[in-house]
Amino acid sequence: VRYLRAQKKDVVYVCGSDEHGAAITIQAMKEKTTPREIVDKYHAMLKSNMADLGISFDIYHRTSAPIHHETAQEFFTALNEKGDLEKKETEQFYDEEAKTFLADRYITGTCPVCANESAYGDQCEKCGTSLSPEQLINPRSTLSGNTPTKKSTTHWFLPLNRHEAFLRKWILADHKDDWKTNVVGQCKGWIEAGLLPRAVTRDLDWGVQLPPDLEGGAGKVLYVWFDAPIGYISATKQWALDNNKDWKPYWQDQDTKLVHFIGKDNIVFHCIIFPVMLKLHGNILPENVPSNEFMNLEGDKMSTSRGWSIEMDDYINDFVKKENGGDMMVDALRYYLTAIAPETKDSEFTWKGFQDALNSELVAVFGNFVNRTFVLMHKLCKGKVPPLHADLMDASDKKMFEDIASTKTNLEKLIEGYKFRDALYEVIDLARKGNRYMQEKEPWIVAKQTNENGEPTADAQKKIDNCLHICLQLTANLALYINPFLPFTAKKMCSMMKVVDKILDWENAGKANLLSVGYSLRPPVLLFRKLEDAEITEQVEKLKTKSEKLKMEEKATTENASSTVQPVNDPETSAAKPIIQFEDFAKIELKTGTILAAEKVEKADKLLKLEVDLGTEKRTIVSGIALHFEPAAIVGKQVVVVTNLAPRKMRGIESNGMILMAEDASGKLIFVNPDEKTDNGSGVS
RNA sequence: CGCGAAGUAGAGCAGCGGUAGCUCGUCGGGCUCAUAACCCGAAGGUCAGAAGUUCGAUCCUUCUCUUCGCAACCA
Repeated sequence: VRYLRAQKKDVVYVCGSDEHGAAITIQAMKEKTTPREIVDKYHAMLKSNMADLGISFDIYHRTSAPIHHETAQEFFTALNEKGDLEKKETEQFYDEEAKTFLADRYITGTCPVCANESAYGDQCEKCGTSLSPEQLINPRSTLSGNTPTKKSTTHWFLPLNRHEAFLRKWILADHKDDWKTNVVGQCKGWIEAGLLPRAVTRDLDWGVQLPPDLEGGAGKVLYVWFDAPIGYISATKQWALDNNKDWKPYWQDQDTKLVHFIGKDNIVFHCIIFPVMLKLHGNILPENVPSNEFMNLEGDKMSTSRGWSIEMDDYINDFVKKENGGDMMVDALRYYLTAIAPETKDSEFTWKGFQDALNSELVAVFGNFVNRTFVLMHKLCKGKVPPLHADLMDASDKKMFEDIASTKTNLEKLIEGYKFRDALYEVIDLARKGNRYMQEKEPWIVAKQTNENGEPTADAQKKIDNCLHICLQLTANLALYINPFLPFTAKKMCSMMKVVDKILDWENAGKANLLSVGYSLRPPVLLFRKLEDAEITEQVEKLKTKSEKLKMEEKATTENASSTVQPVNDPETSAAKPIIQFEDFAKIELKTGTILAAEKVEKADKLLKLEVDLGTEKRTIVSGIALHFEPAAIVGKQVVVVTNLAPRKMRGIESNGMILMAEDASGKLIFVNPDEKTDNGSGVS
């Protein structure tokens, strides 16, 4: 965007908070507050953090804004009135107490396949079978613990199946070559699999209400995936209002280019669903969706809930707002994140990597070049831009000018091809060439050819002039080239050169006369500082402590919740089962046994085939614990086995019994076994 | 077990039919204006594994393994 702005292109950079996700209502319940308060808090924080990090959105909007609700409703109405939506009645599970329809995930019950009692309505985690809520034995709502009832409800659907031909042509033919392979590949998979109508509405109260005059629309909201992308349009509208512009051309003119920058988990929404919506509504389609892969952190996936993340706020407080920080630390982060952006595959953020990139590329190559140029210029050219003596120019001088000019076209090609990582490298490489050039010219040596006054001879001075003239013109170009990536650095360089920001306009790129001869420049300030070892070890420690602490808290709260007599309502502990009589318990035969052998079951992620010694007999038991234990590690373990459970075939192997396991809040499984070793086959009661 | 992407030197990545390359890091030497750049040299790779196509494969085909994402109304 900064590159386009430097080219004086008419560009609007829009982003916003999606505030209607299901996670928000759940978070609100947890924090015992309203969804409104949650979104207000996070929106304000995100907005200011991104501004601090130099992300120059023209508007950072939010989907809870009235203008968005109007826009989304209008969008829905337009499609509905044209007959582009289908209205269908379906039966869904309903929780009478919580007065809400239940998503499959919010229903648990006994798995019909493996008898696991806490299978979800969409899948049994234990045996991996895909389920529908109807198949569950004894379904329960995780919200109230009650048995859900069936209730019919009407919803509007977006019939994606009607648009298969369009998507096939638009993506698989027209954009086969200019979109990234992972994007086209994923879309292809979706289209080949057959597209289905997708529900557009939900029975909830948090979200964009359906248009008030719509029959049957009461108590329903637009499904988030439908309303959220429309947020791009409403954000544009708001921006237009604020700036006295017309929003329409940006979404309707055929020569407008719409580009979505997203992560790989969002491809289907931005390449299939939203484009269908846009087409139906008469809007332009995205020109490209350069989706990135994922960035991991210090060897593990990022996860806010697990505390394995670096929050913008923390980075800002720990580095930017420190005395030795400031904008330079913003650019340092921007540099590293661009340099390791997961453009073609997943990448990894490490603090050590950050330190290396900053210290040996930004400081040592880029910052150092600018600094030595300025220092020498002040030392050998009296602080003024020296003249260029054309008659003395040699091949390497000319080559330097050529490199400055060719960087421009290289950058254009790379940036316009969304190869930001390579583009940034190109800029650093130009600085590297500058270092090499200066080394070759060694003006500090040339300056030693002095006359009787101890000053450099006229000839020597001319050589020095040429070298530093070129280095200074290069510095000006570096400011221009680095500007799209590191805007604060570019600004600082402008101030050192005593030039206005206008010099950063792209039309100036590659020019050899950005600084005029005789112009006096300021003394240098360091563009970046090095990151010390102590700082990064501190951050790594901080990360570890944070995730440990969260783990402990999680544990503590669930332990609390289960020790206090918690009736229902808490989805985590809703497993409160009805009271049973002793006779019921006596039906279960439990015995101790020792695992003799364990092996993975073919073609099943979660199953282990176990050979268990029960004293009088040996049995084969198939258990869904493969994700938690290595087969070799559990051989010899003593366990408690339900021995009179009806045999069941799993993946073709008959299982005769069930191993007892405890499961903690995080889903970790722990063996239940006797405190001391006992004889195999001992009864348990 | 369905679909998509990826697996190349210690790290991060390029290459995608013809002697395996870049940046950083490591080791040795030179030079010094500078936040130690630059130059010279070295170590380090059965290009995930197996089979096939080919005169020749990191690159094409098939299979296997590993990782990530999607799918199961989480968007």
